[in-house]
Amino acid sequence: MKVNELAKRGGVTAETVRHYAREQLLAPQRHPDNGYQLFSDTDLERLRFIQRARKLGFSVAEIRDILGHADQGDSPCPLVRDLLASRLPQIRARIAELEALAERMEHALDSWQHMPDGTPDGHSVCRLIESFPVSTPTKEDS
Amino acid sequence: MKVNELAKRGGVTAETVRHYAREQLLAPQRHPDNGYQLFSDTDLERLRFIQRARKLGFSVAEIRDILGHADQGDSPCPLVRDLLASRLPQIRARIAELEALAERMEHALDSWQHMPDGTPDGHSVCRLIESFPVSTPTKEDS
DNA sequence: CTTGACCTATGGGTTACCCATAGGTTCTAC
DNA sequence: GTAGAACCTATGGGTAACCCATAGGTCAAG
Repeated sequence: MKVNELAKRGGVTAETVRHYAREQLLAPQRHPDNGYQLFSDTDLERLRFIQRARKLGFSVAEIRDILGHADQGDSPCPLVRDLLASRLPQIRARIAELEALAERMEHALDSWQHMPDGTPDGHSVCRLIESFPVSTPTKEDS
Repeated sequence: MKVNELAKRGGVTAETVRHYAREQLLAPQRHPDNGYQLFSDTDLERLRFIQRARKLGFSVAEIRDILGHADQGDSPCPLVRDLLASRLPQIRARIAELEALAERMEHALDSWQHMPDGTPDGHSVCRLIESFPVSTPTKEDS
């Protein structure tokens, strides 16, 4: 099957399929006459595997690695366990970061309720934003 | 002052200062002899403003806009309120996404406790990953 | 035999920087 | 006065996972 058919069957865009092929996650045959990429049912399984892995947070490069192991007959499972276990705390940290950001934003919107819009005066651009600390507040600040 | 001094006083890297200058957030004078960028105390205030705004989640492009308004004597505050108010739900959505990811990851690690590492067999790459659904599970799936 | 849908490769865009390179400048010490 | 360190410049490439535009070749149907 050609790019578009694989893409449709896998539920992704044709560009994504081409991207995976460029990134060596898929290795289609080439039609000898016209150079079209030709995918097999195995490639469809591979694509579905890639989607699952992406959903679990693996990067394209990691998936290339995982598939590479498997292609050589090695079990990629230990690698998969390790990758996932080390990625999880990073995700948790990212969530905490975004949570802190969201709270700063909410705090800002909230306290701005009672502040007027000002006109910039050469020293102040927007007191709304300037009313916030540059760095993380310490105990002394509150 | 030159790039490095502004960077140190603002607590960022020299590259970041150059980046902001390239992106028109800062408009330093140029030393007529050597072309060095020369920053004023006002630029330092501007840099501190940028940092606060970044901490509130504004993009560099948005800050350029905000500063542009202020430079023309217009109050950027309404823009600032709007941007923040519309960004917040996006951040919340992103958090929810990451939270769902973290839960998938935890669920995976958990259920993998009791699964052996397999050897790839041409149809299966890694049953660990393949034990997960491609798309969001529906009520029927559970 | 044309039209429209498909295919190809290439290169640029996204975000907020970081880094390497090559070359010019300034400062400090000897 | 000059060597070397430390600074400055501009340029271009890298990051992640694609998306999109372009130009041109291919194919199936009417």
